Amino acid sequence: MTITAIKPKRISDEVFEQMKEHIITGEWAPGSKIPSEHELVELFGVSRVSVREAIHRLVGMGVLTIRRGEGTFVNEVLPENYMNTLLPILMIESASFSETLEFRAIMEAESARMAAKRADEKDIARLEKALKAMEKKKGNIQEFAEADLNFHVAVAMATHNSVIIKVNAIIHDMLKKIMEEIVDITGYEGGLYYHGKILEAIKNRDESTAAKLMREHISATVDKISGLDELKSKKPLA
Amino acid sequence: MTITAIKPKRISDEVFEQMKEHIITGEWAPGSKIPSEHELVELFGVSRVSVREAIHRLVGMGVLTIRRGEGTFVNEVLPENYMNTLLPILMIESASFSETLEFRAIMEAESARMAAKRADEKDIARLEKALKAMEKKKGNIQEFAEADLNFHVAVAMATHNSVIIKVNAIIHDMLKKIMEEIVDITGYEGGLYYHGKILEAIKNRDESTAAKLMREHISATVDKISGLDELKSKKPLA
DNA sequence: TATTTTGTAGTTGTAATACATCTTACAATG
DNA sequence: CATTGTAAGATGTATTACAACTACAAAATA
Repeated sequence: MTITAIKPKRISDEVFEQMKEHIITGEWAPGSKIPSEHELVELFGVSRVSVREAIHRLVGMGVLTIRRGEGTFVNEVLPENYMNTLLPILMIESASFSETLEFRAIMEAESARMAAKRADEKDIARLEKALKAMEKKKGNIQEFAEADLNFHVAVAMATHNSVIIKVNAIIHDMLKKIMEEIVDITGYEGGLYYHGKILEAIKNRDESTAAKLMREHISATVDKISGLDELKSKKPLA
Repeated sequence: MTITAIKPKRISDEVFEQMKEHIITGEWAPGSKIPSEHELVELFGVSRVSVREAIHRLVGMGVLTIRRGEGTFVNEVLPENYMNTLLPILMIESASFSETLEFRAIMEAESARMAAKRADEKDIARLEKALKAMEKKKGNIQEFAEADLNFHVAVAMATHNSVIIKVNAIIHDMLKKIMEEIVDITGYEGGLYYHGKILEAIKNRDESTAAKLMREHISATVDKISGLDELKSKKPLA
């Protein structure tokens, strides 16, 4: 007889696969609530631990959302969900920080262009609020850095394109950690100046100016922090 | 005193965020082994359940791989690693593609611009080869569609920016499924015409023309297949 | 009756403990 | 020197218990 390799099977893998099938086939439809953990334990005949691990893998994939006290739900399949696959790449491929910033410059410049085209009253109001928040937070590096990112988030939202919003969020997730250092180096005025001008361009529906300013803004930032690749904190956990 | 809202926090979320930071910052490098679950329990001061749930979310995202008996490792960013997180993409059948295509238009146009700036002899050669391959495959929808995508991949490579290259790869993975339908609708000549002109612009280092042509190219495609959202099979995967 | 408050059942979140199973490394054995 | 056995360390699974949150119904109140 022939010998075939035995692959160790994890129960949670089996649960994961079966749950995936149920979602793919539509038996568990988008937006619907899946059986409770207790019910799944009964159905699969396994422990709650195994069920929960499978669920959390699906959460990581953007397929399920857990609402504590309510239940676990199948996500509507939106473009921004599959953009989750970008995260691993941008997260791990810290290949070079400068490449990520270059990518960001493109995204943000074109986001500004699109925002100038599509922003409605609500978007404008959000942008103005974000800008005012920055002015108010001048002097506090941490809060200013957060407000700065919020302005960029508001620009992304004004595009009304959920893929762009998601990609922006991923980029900002990565920048959050070092944004304070950036503010520390670049100061407050540069960001405030550009943000003000960009908002003005968006209000005026001046697409090319908005894009141009945003590109300048990012480039100026990149220039000032060009040595930041080594700056990124390498501190160990704990 | 004032009362401020308390937002419920999940410990596993906090663990997840911190682990993510460690990977983003490169403290846990690709390919390396992260601390054992027991060690993480000690470091975070939480239960093993919370640690494992955070880990499984990262597994679902394609960031970590668990090897039983050995430990848990940060994934190298290889195509095969993020490919298996594509479940959400496979489920997108029923979702709208328009936002994704809009995102693609931006990415590709700016990629073309950057390619015109940075392409070296090798890149040019790769582009020419891809273009010739398209001409040769004229008549065979399937092979032509593949060759078409290869040209765009070659443009991305000419940017010499690994983030852009990988983001392009993701977009193309998604498009592969419907690329044949696109070719079927749009025919061979349009793509060949634009690709030829784009290559010419890249050779001439004419950045703005390269970007403009690529944007036109994608827009033209989008226009022709504007009805494709309903065209895509609504059937579940499986 | 209409409204507010409270209680309760159901659900997910966390913890602690125990043991099973797998991988690796290394010592013991022949 | 090759093989086998063993121990250490890692993840996998199960069990039990309770905490925290949500939604909804029941009760109290106006």
